[in-house]
Amino acid sequence: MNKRITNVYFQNHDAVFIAEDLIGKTLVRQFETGEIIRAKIIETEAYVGPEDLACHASKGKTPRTSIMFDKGGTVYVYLIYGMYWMLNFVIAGENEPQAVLIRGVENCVGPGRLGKFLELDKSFYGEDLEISDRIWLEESTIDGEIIATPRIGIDYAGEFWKNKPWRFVLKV
DNA sequence: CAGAAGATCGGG
DNA sequence: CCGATCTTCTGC
Repeated sequence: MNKRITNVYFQNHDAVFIAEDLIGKTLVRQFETGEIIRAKIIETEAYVGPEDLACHASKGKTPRTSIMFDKGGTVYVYLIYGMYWMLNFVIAGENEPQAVLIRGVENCVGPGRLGKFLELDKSFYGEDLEISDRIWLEESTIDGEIIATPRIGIDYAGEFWKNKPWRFVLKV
């Protein structure tokens, strides 16, 4: 029970596979108070490397994106619109900068709201999902059909990348 | 160094 | 539809 997902899982697959596969798995957050929240993931998006113009890694390796160029299994967080911390997991191997954005869990839909719900901040940048005592993932399943749609809020990436069906949602 | 825009959200 | 709010990147 409560089997923790190890970094091999994140490193040995690509972001599109992981994004779909994470639907139904359990996101765990332990606060400093000791309180633990467990919620199943119901919405994700895949960002697939340097050539994907919607992926931050397409701008090259910068202080902000460097974690994506390391091996998968870590947390990539960044502040958007000056107020929302977006939760991503780094996928694939070294110099394969891919990531999965967690857009929603049961009882909390929307990436900005999720970051607030989980009380994320920049100290989570690079957090190791295999050993962290603050955030990790556990095996679980959920009933329902998974549907794929284009990703949200990436008009700047151009038609080709914008239309890729790399957003996965649990159909209720 | 100034300016613009962003993987969003909530209010009017 | 628009403002909040600030980091990051770009261009001069």
